[in-house]
Amino acid sequence: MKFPVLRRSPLFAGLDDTEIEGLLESVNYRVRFFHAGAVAALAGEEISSVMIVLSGSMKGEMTDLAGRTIKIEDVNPPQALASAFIYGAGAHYPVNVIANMDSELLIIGKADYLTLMKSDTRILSNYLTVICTKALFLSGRIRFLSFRTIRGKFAYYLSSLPGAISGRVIVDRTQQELSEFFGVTRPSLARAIGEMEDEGLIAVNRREVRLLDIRGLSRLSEG
Amino acid sequence: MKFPVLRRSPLFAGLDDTEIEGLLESVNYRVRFFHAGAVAALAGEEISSVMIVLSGSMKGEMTDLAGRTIKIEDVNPPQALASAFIYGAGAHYPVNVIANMDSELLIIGKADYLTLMKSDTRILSNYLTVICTKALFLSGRIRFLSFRTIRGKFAYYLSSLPGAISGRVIVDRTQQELSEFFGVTRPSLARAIGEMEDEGLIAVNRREVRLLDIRGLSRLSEG
DNA sequence: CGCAATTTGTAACAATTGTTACAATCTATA
DNA sequence: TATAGATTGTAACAATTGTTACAAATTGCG
Repeated sequence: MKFPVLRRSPLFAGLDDTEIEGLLESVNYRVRFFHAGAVAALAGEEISSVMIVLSGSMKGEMTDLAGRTIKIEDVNPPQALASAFIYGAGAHYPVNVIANMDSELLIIGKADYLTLMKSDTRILSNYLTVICTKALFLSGRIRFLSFRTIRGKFAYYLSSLPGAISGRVIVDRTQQELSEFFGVTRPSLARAIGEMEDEGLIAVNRREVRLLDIRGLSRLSEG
Repeated sequence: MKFPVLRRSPLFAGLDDTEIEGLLESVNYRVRFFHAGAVAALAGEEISSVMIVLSGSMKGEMTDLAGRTIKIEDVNPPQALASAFIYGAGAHYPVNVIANMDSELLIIGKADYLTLMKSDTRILSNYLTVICTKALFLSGRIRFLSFRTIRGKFAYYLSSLPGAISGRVIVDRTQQELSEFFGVTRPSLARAIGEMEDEGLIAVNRREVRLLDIRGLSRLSEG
């Protein structure tokens, strides 16, 4: 097997080495090596292929008008680059793609990848799962970012946890993680939680939260 | 042609009536009628099919713990319901789906729709385009919602407009629209713009904005 | 042109959040 | 069971945004 890492890729889930190899043989693909710091794609450039990180590590990076660079995210093996954008209307890379270290990318043209999806239902299904799951994630994040107040975000978060109907939930993240998820600072979140407790909306005991005033909570998460 | 509205559907773009009809014949599908107010799907229910609005109008609606309903969005012909979520991992409807008025839905099982995608590249390509474009849209919105300050959002927005490099851009939305896009109130946006002008970062003349201090603007959109 | 509707500018005050710093509490593990 | 590290609680002050209300400017249209 040339690329054992592909077995662990969500795009090739459920396929064994032989099948992966066989499928790859049926299309054009190439492997490109990028030295640390090398640019694999520029922001605005058309996305013409599926690129899967085989080894090393890549990053997405933006350049603003003043030339400052801002790192957006890392992409590590066996993830694909910009997977949810590839087939978008006039798809262009939203960021510069740069190698964090010496890295290898498996590159399959968009049309060739379409062929793969048509020839193997699992490949198709895997790709659909990847992008739909991504869309679900993005959509959920927007919901939280759209609430105006921290109390609104937290109230909605609580109501979305399993057990909310019974009035008793277990928060499954640290305040630090929650605050990052909400896009606010950690002390502000702690204060908001404290105030909600003072007002009798909830009762907090570390990770366990009892929902005392359902109507009050629902008023907070209005929009 | 049974469903002429499908020609205008993004999922069937590029296919003529005969082709659409032929493809539909090859799979199981059904048409269901919903009276105004009828529930087509409940939040949390598994998504088992692609549902395309043929006539009437549907809406997505949430119910919170206190039983209050919040309308999320309308879906009109020839759009599909929850199209970007259908094939997600353990896909469930994120909202209740309810008929705004008497409506007809074309319903194709997930597996059947997979068959359609495999049998016609255009169907596959159309669906990929729809969900990738949706992911792009969501991703772009998150970028704006993630900036902490209004000035940051506006600075980034300006830098993303065509002509930003030349230092002169035309804002293509009203302040009202922009403020909704940013998730802030209109007067707050106006104030932020006014302050940025006072500080010499930009010069505003109605829709035309000159970028005077690129470095200052880029500092604002740090994130 | 003239009028109505839309869009934008502005102000004062309230509410919310960020920032910074430090203390208290919990948790894993040596 | 100590002890370091992580997590949470809290406070004071600055900065930002929301709210509300009204005026000015612009635009579309008869």
